[in-house]
Amino acid sequence: MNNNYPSIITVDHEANPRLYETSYNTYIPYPDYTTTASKLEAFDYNYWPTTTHNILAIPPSSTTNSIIDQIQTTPSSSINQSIETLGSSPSVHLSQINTSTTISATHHHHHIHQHLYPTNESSNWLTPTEYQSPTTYRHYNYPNNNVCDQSQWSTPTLPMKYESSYSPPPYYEPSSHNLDQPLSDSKEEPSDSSYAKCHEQQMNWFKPQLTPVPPKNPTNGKTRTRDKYRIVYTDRQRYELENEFTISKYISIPRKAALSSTLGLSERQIKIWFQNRRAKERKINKKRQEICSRQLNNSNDADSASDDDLESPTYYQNYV
DNA sequence: TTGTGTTTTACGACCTCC
DNA sequence: GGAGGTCGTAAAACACAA
Repeated sequence: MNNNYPSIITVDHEANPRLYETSYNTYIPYPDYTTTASKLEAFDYNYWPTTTHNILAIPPSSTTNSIIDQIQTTPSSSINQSIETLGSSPSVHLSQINTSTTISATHHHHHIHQHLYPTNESSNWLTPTEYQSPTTYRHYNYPNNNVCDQSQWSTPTLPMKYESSYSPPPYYEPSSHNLDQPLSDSKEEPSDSSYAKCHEQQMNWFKPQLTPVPPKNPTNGKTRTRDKYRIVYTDRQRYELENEFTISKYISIPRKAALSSTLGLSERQIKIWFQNRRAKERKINKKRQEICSRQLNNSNDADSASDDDLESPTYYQNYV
């Protein structure tokens, strides 16, 4: 497990916890969170207003092993903090984290509906059993294992830099910056570490996008034409699409309509994005299988000198 | 800066399902 | 017949080494 670079952990009701692996640009299984002192900030992107969880883990070497969940609702002027000791544990496991955040999600259920379905048609709303908190986290280790200094919980001292194109905006960013600009316009190194600005960015990030996003090279949102081939989706559009993909590989008709309205993309664009995303998934899985089969072959070669073609990568791939 | 490889949008061809 | 699936591919956008 790699704790040395920023990562995103996603938990939803369909899949096991996954870590957004920046080096692979995809998700990988993430059953065990960490065994070192660390901080996990959970941003529930379907919330309005923002809710932040700071989940701390004390390393197994500590004599007072525990997991502490601090729930903080922004804006900070009316902070409603609750600190809950979830119990002793040698390490943090995502099942426990998921439990705590799901409770909070229930508290904000109405807001979730408003965000996902910008309509007064309550029949379109998700039921409590349908919504299972597709939550995204930011994670980094705590310096010097100093998890007892609560002043650090909501004021990160280690700015997160997201390297994935599906990432939320950087933590510290000039407040005048437009978060809906494409990725290439928003990768400057952060220079301002104001906590207030940090919160402002979070709040802006959650606001529904009501107008179509201008691409880096203005194309009036045209699709393939003779002069303009394609547009580049914004960070937020890609992030929301990616988040939806973690919930389900196939987009439903109501969700497609809702996303179309929220993101300012046509339903056709969303449909094709999912098709392309599934193709990407298949490509990644194929690569993994090839790697696995290669490793299997190597181990078999070590055991026997047989060169039976049934053990070739192609055979393995076809029959796994 | 430039060349090159990869990823991201978008589409056509063809298929299945209702 | 229409909608949406996969597969293959074009071309823009991007990443990165030299």
